Amino acid sequence: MFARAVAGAFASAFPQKHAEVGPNEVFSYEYVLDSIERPKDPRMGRFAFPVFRASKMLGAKPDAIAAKIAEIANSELERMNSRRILSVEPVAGFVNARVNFDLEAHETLRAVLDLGTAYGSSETGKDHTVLVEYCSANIAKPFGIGHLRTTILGNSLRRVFHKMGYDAVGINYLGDWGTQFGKMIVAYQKWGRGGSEQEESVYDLVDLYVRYHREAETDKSLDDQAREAFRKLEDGDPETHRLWERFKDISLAEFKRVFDLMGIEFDWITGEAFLNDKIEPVIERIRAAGLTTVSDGALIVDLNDPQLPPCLLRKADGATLYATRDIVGLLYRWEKYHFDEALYVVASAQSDHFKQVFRVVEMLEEAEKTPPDQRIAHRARHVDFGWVKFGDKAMSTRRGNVVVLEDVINKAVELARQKIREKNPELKEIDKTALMIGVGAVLFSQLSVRRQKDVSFDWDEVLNFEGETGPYLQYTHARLCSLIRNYRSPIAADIDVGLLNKEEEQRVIEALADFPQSIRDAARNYEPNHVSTHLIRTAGAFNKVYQRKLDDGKIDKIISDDAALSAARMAMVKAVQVVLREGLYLLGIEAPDEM
RNA sequence: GCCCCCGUAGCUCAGUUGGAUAGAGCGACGGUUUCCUAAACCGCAGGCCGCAGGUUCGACUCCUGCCGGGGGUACCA
Repeated sequence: MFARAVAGAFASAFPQKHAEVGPNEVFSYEYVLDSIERPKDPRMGRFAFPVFRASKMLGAKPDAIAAKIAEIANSELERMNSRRILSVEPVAGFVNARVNFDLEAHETLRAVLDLGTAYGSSETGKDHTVLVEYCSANIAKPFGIGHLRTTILGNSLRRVFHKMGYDAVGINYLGDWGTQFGKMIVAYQKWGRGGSEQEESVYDLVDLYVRYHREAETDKSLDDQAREAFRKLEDGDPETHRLWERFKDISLAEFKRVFDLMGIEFDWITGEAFLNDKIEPVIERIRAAGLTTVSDGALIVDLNDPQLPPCLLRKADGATLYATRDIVGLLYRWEKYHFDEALYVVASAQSDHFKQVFRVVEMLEEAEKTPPDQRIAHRARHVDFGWVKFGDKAMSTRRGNVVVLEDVINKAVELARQKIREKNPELKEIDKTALMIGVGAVLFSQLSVRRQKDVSFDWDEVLNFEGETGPYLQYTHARLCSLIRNYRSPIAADIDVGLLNKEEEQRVIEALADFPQSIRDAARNYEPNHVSTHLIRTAGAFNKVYQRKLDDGKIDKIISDDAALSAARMAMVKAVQVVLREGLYLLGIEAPDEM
């Protein structure tokens, strides 16, 4: 309506120019609507339209144009008898609109209270399938914090897409194949404790892995033996296959424990080995399409791109590679899901790898003249992220330089338990709550930073529960729940919103209204951090209301003798509680009712 | 060498289709609780947004070059 008024104002203020540029250009309703933004300082109004472009075109000063437009828009709005837009005023080259806050506030609160945790859900992705591959940890290694980011990011993205109506499929594509297993097998046969199978843990496997790499530095024959062992595994040799199964079982048990602890979910747990019998036909297809050549004994696809090395499908010894299996996997996933989008949440170190894989599929589609609606290369996307660094060096399993995720969580949970004992010793479910908080702290520490940045893993930071942290959000949520318990009356959206028109309350309502947008942003950029940031803003806005003081220095309480005021504030409290709970859910974090 | 990512307050980071005076948290300092959960809130201090050009009415944001850090660069994943 603001846009319409502004566009109308331009039309009547500058009729000649308007006629000249035509109805679809700079002065059109669509253009104006698209240009409208939100003032940085909320006191300047709810909407703002910058007039600089128009002023240039008209050859007049922005302030003069803004003043003129504002004047006409005001009378226009008066004529339209708008309830929503209260006034329009020119400010430094912008035309700003003030809106009827009560109306907006009432609509927002009603939406949150009516919809509950469905607030912010949408049907944008209806009938669309998005695959999200994440975690993809390697068998025979402990679950280190190296896999923390992919797991947490993917788990969150899966929920975000689901929230937006997509059919979101979480895939854990385990690294359960490859020459590394040749190494493991060699190490196990040389130094493993053959007998006590039951007692072996993933840590024993790691010791073997580390020892292998240490000894391989001096004993060059080891790598040859490893290649040979892997070849035997691929050929189906029973003994090596049995060892491989054992490594896999040990690892899966460990992974499952960690996933349960952290509340990580998958729709399909698979692995590279699953693709074994699907590889040959695909290689044959690529060969038949005329894309392959043999170079130094290896079967490759030349990508005709000076920026990218060729993609190896088969090594000189005949074994397949990671890229081969990812190509096969992508084709297989298409057959299985007919997805609209396939995301790979994998560290940015592998960006060339995914370029190669997607490029090969694209070339295959071109060569096979696949109909456009059947093409998938453009639907695949590498959702990359930076390193988790420890101290100043990156993690390396090979050097035995890892922080085991389970240790991190246990430490965080233990600290949470301590804090509970000290701050709220009467709490009933201490174990459960401590787990929520500890896990929340770890997850949020990863999700509050933009994907592509490297994050340094810092114990002090992960174990900090104050400031912009998961526990802060959880604490605020618990506080809201406590208010709801204390209020003891039904909460409804049917309130006098005029009682919520103080500045602090307005910030809260605005944050509530912006929640759906933060979810859209997270989906659009594959970036849960938009939700994290928004939740911090929401919780902060509420906490300011909560601790606001009256002139006499006393706290301006949410629940007071003033029934109407309390009812209005409690509607807001309930709405914030719902948004925090749902927002945390999208991040994969649980919200305790008490802590 | 070539390619990709990052560079914002002492530290960790927001600022994502270019908009008004660049914002938080941590840390430092000073306050707030006869308690609706202080894991909170308030105040104060802290900035050539890596550097230099360019595009634009307007650049932390886009383009080019350079500097610094990280990663990748065919038979690991």
